[in-house]
Amino acid sequence: MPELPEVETTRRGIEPHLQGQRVERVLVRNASLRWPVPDDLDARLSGQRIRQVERRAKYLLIRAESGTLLCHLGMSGSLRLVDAATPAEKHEHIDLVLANGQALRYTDPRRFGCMLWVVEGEQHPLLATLGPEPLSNDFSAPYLQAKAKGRKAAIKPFIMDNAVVVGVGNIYASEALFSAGIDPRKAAGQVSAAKLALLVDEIKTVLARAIEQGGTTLKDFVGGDGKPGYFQQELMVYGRAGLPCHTCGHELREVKLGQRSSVFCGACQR
DNA sequence: AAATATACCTGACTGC
DNA sequence: TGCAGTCAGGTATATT
Repeated sequence: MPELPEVETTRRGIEPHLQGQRVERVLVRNASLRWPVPDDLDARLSGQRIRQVERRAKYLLIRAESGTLLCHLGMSGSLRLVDAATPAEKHEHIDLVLANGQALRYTDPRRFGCMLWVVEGEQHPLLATLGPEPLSNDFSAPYLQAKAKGRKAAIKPFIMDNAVVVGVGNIYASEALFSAGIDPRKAAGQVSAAKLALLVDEIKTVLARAIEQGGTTLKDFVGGDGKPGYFQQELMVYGRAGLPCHTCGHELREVKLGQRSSVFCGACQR
């Protein structure tokens, strides 16, 4: 599932191929994503040049001349460049056909993603309430300490809350909490200031390392499968319930927090 | 206001 | 072999 590092890797992979290119047309084979793909998308975007590709949280913002294509990969989505003549397979729902004969192809088997149009100068409601970017200076120890104050929600769902900090999904939340030695069940307001500061560092570290690996081990965004090097990094707890902790050997436990499975070490995380 | 539950969807896996 | 059932998971939204 694309987490923030995969989205950033995708951004870096596709931007060089899109920048300055003119969109010839938009081919929508299946418009039923999380929200319907606007039926006037082709009319809105065709003929325009793509200026740049940005990222906000796990959203990709493909900036064109009169507006922005707002794209989310959901859990199973991916984007890659193909020759526009390449026949589309089952879950390849959308093509941004470029004037140079290539196409940016959107694939999403589970259709949890979205592809929306935002008119230039407007802000989409989806982006309005997002918290700070985890790798920015706005996401700091003082910020998280203030935000956590008095909060009774468990720390894991708390840091997965997009209003607190964006882009921290189940995998990286689990891994960062392990690295910081924090019990994922502990109320956010009860975690010490020192541990919250450590958590901020660990979130930044785990995400930055994953992006770095994405840049090296990565995938082929042109012609290839377009799948970033998902989860190349060694996972300490995620998906390892019942197995021994890599640090102390204690058997890793699994609990549900906010409907999400959470694996942790009862000895290392307190 | 905050916490919790629900819905969306389908591939992968489990058990019969 | 095949079928039915379960689960995962990001995030908006509804409900308590």
